Amino acid sequence: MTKNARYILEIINNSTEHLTAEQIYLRLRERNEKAVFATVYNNLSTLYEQGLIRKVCVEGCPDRYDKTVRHDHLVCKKCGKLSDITLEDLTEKLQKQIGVPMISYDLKINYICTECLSKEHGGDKQ
Amino acid sequence: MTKNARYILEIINNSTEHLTAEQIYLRLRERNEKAVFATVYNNLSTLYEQGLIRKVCVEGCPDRYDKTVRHDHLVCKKCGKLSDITLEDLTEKLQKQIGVPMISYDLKINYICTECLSKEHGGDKQ
DNA sequence: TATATTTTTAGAATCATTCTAATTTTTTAG
DNA sequence: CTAAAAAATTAGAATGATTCTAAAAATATA
Repeated sequence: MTKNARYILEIINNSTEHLTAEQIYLRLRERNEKAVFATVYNNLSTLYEQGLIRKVCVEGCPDRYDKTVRHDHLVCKKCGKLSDITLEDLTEKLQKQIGVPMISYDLKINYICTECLSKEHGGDKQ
Repeated sequence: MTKNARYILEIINNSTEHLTAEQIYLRLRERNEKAVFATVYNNLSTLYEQGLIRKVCVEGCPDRYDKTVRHDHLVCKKCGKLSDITLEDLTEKLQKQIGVPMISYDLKINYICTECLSKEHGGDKQ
């Protein structure tokens, strides 16, 4: 693994957010690495193929990169805000239900975040 | 609901596939509708906001549109192939685990489809 | 040290999607 | 029915994330 790959992996693993390629690029630069966008994308692709990072796509937003430690996501339907939530691990239950061997699963819960809820306070007759 | 919106909704609801905007556009044209791309996108956005259709994003592929009848998805990690699978409805269980009211959930199971499996027959020392 | 392999770079290219402003269609009000 | 307002559609430009290309640099191998 190259230095860039390692740094990028560290940035993702040490972040509590869900970083976009651009954010990762910026953080890499903060570390005085003079990497370029294509390098970030190259390394993200490689890391992803190796199964070392996850990719989360929320519509309307650029792809976000995430650690692989098992957890699920809450997605605000209004603003796209993404939060982590760790629910019961369904791997075994799901594996029993589907025939073929599964690699992993992604569970996204759609909801309206508190900010968006308060914004529409009464607006939608509710 | 306009004629275009109705047709687009029909196309999605009558399809067993997961159509992209382009495929929908092509099918709309088969019906002798002379609609244009922007119209398809406009209507898809509206239908989506109204909760009449689902949107499925598989990385590397353009967004796909899907009926709202409850079901889950199998996603091949190799080729991106998307198939429907109807697993146990987790709504209640999940709702109990998360605090806030949830709207819906999306569950994607990652696996390797049979075609991709047979292609790599032994290639990956397995 | 020379050679091959991998990574990085800069910038162009791609492609899905959105935006803009004009035009057409549909709806509403008189 | 007719005029005015509202909504939908159009064509095409614009955007923006991501990928590609080909050259340069770095790293590994012989």
